[in-house]
Amino acid sequence: MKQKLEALILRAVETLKNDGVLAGDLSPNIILEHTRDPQHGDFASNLALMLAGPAQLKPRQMAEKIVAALPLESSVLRVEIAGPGFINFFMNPDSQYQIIKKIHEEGNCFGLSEVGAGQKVQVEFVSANPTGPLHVGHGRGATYGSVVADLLQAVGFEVHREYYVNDAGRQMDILAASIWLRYMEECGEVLPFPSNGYRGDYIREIADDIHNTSGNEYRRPVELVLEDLPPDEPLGGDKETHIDALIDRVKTLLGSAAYQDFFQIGLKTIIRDIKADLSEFGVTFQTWFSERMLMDNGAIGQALARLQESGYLYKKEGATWFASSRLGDEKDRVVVRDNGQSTYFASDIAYHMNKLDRGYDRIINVWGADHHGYIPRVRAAMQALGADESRLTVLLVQFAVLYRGEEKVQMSTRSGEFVTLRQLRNEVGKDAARFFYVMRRSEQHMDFDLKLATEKTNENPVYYVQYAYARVCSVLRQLDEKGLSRDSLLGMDSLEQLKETHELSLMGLLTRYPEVLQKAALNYEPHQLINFLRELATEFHTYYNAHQFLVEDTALRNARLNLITAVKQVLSNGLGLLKINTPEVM
RNA sequence: GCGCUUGUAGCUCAGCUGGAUAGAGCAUCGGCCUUCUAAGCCGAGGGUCGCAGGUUCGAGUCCUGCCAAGCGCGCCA
Repeated sequence: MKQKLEALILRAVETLKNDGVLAGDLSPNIILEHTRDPQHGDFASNLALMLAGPAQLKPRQMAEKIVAALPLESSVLRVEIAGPGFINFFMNPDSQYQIIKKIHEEGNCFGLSEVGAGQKVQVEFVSANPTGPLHVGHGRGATYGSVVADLLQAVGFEVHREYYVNDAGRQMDILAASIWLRYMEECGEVLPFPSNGYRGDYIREIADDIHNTSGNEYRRPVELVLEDLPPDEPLGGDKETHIDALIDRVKTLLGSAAYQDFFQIGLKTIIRDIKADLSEFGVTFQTWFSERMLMDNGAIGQALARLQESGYLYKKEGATWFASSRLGDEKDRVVVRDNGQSTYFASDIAYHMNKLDRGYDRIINVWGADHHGYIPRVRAAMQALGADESRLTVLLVQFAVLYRGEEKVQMSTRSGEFVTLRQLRNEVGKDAARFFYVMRRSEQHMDFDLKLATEKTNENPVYYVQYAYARVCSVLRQLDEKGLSRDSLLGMDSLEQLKETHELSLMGLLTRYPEVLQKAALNYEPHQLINFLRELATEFHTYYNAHQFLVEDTALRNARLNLITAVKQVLSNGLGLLKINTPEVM
């Protein structure tokens, strides 16, 4: 409908060019928008306001010329010039009715499109360190990333979802050491726990499992553990120095093989937990990409070699640096430390090279907003690798600040004082959690009030939308109870009976759904879909209160039933895309 | 100090990429259930769009400068 109008306007512009009213080289960007006010018709264009300047005419005169040049078309009822020079289009209601037929024909596919044209997109999201269960902060990135991926797929992109597992590096060593220390406690030993260690209960559970299967096999004398260790922070020392020394000690005492056992068991247990957690939350991945794999298969070396070839590496103070400042970064970055170990950034360069080599047209990283300072160096790396860095899009997700009523909830992974995603799901349910997480723009700081979300009151907007769906289902059940029949074909032939304002605006909304999907997908803005569904639910509830659907008049009844089942279909499609349930009874 | 993000009704947030009288939910107040589910609907009040300039037919939206909040500025990940 919209595209048809745009074509008409384009032809009018061509006509005016031929008539010499407009310069031939002018190629105006035709903006046609749905009106907010029905008095302004169904669509409005500001074209005359844009072209008045170049054509040296007053806006309203320009508008008159455009309207005069506009080809006649039966679906356009009339055209008006209004305000400073807007052109308002009033559509023939007959054309509106088509949307109901279209929705019934296309069913679950209504709204899907091919604007993505099969382009390959990789979306990397969550990628939380596997050092503990996901907390509510990760929940937002998980929901946002998965919905963005699903939206892109819905509009015709070929999407690959990926979780980057940071299974290398110091944090993992701290995890392994933490598990072993708890294991020692399981063996009956008493020893201090480092202030920097992971304190969560899940650490004890893992240690307990190991002790149950392996007994005291990994037990070592406490004196040897503590001998000559630099003091921890509470004792006036440095916590980082302390824990690094402790890790080295654990490695020595256990030996490399046994240490790896602890490391691997910890990693596998936590990954398994995260996977299950996300899966229950409706978030799945095609690939869990291991950072260690990049180290083991030489990918990091290859990436650094490519940077070397292009002349972006140099040595300084024993370390190897990447000259990222030559490509827009604030300063140069170390890729290989003076102790010979590559940095996390080096892994990430290799990871992005891997993504590029896999041939994605578009690479999307969903990151926590605290990582924004990291973006310029990754872009620099992509350029240095000879890639078009515009293929990379980084989407930042602000943290959700948790409240319980007025009280802010403090969180720290290491101290174990955090609300897990699983706890949140148990408290408020998957539907409400997902809905809340993507209800707001991702860059917007979000206050997540646990108390409010826990109370299952009608303040929870997800119920509002689900209730609209359940109401349609309820009407259909009533049909049987009242002994009335439904004749879908008769309804389709009687659509012109739908003349009420509520009915017309409801149809107008339904028409917009495919456009909303596209816009939400291409702008990476799931909240636009949420807003649309809320609006559709509102329109429906209003209609429900204003008119009876199950009326005696067979033609009208069936026409209305076709309309509200179309609403049901679109609610189902939208909520389905968000992986939110559509209960038939509430 | 530099950089990124944010600032819209009492609170939480939209605002369709520069359009017509800035919207919604919650909260407050007043109405609507013998009729398809009241987890609903109708109505009222509530605004210096952080502040000050600028760009143009037109600015919450764009540019500049301030103010405030959050985050980031490691040979951590």
